[in-house]
Amino acid sequence: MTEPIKIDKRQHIVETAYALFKRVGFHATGIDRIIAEADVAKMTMYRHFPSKDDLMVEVLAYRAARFDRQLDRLAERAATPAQKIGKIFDWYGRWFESADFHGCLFAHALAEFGDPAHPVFQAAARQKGSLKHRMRLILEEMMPADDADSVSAALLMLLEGATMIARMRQPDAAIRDARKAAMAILATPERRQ
Amino acid sequence: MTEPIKIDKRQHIVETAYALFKRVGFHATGIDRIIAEADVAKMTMYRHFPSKDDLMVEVLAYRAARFDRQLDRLAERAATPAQKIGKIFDWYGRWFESADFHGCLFAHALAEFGDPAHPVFQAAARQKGSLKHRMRLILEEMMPADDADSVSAALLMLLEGATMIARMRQPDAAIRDARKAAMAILATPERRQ
DNA sequence: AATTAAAAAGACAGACCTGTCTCACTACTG
DNA sequence: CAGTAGTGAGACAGGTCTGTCTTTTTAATT
Repeated sequence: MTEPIKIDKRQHIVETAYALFKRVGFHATGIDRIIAEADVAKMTMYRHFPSKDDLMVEVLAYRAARFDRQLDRLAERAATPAQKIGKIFDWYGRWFESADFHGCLFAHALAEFGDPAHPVFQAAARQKGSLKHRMRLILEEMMPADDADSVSAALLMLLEGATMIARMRQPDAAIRDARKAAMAILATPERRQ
Repeated sequence: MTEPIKIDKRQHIVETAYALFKRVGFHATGIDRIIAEADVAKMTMYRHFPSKDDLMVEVLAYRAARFDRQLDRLAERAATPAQKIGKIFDWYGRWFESADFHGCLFAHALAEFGDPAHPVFQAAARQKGSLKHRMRLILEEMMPADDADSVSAALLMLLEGATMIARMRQPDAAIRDARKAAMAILATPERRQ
């Protein structure tokens, strides 16, 4: 019956805010609701995070780190570059089908905070850059660096577009079509002009 | 020095709201700011639109109609299906470079209103479905219907992903990489399995 | 056991939110 | 000229927002 004696309040707030931002949105989620669902005093939150902006940035950083860790683990179990890319698409496919899939938090952050100077915009943009960089490194094992850059951009577009479409209908078709397109892109030798 | 004697207040409100939603966001734009920038009384707005939700839906419908008209006109000047698709990518390329490019309003609407039952979500989803449908019809002139469906989904993903990436950096690279990927997809014969 | 840091609980400020209402004014129409 | 619909201007209600502050209670450490 006893609650866990020692819990990290700060982390608990981040995770509660994460769930709310994901389901409800950034602007639409108020501080009062975060502290209510986290069952935490308002001052506890404001001691850890000087402002809502800081909390949002922290939530995005936390989520980005978790995402990176998961993809790192998946990459370990893949031998070839093509398999590594395939594993990433696998991850997205499972994500789309998961019970509480609500689209990409980073994409939503970019949508809600249009100012490129805003820390939330920058935190979200960092994650997108990081994912593209990850794929570029993989692709450089199988093609020239210039091609890897442009192909990694295309794969990122497919994944982002598929994530949006998966929210509207047929997540299974979305990842299937994205994967098929990715295969076509990877199979097409780049033609320098 | 005289102002235009007769202007359509309703349309003027829609266009002012459109500019604000695009630059600032939906939740972040208040009614007070809309009527201030439109230079209109609050009751004038509420007579035309019973609620902010209605206004947002109207803005999205207005913008979707304008988008469709532009693509219709572009399609007229293209002979082959491949050229028609190319014209669509051209349009996106010019849009990315335009002075007040702030990303896709419909994508932002989907991001801010996560509930699929919300009228704003539905209005935005309609536009995405319509764009996919447009491309599918074009593709059916050059491939079987099943393939056209999956390829049109992939092209939509590329355009959506490119739009997001263009907001973060190098809009010219974004459309170039998207177009290159689209060419690869179109050039790859679909393999039925 | 005494000290210190963290947290709970909630009042509070000041701003902003959507939406309603009133009243005066304008412009057009029959 | 009379009537009517649309509009401007702004007060107002009731709620929510972020962020601050105080006071009391709890928990960990020395």
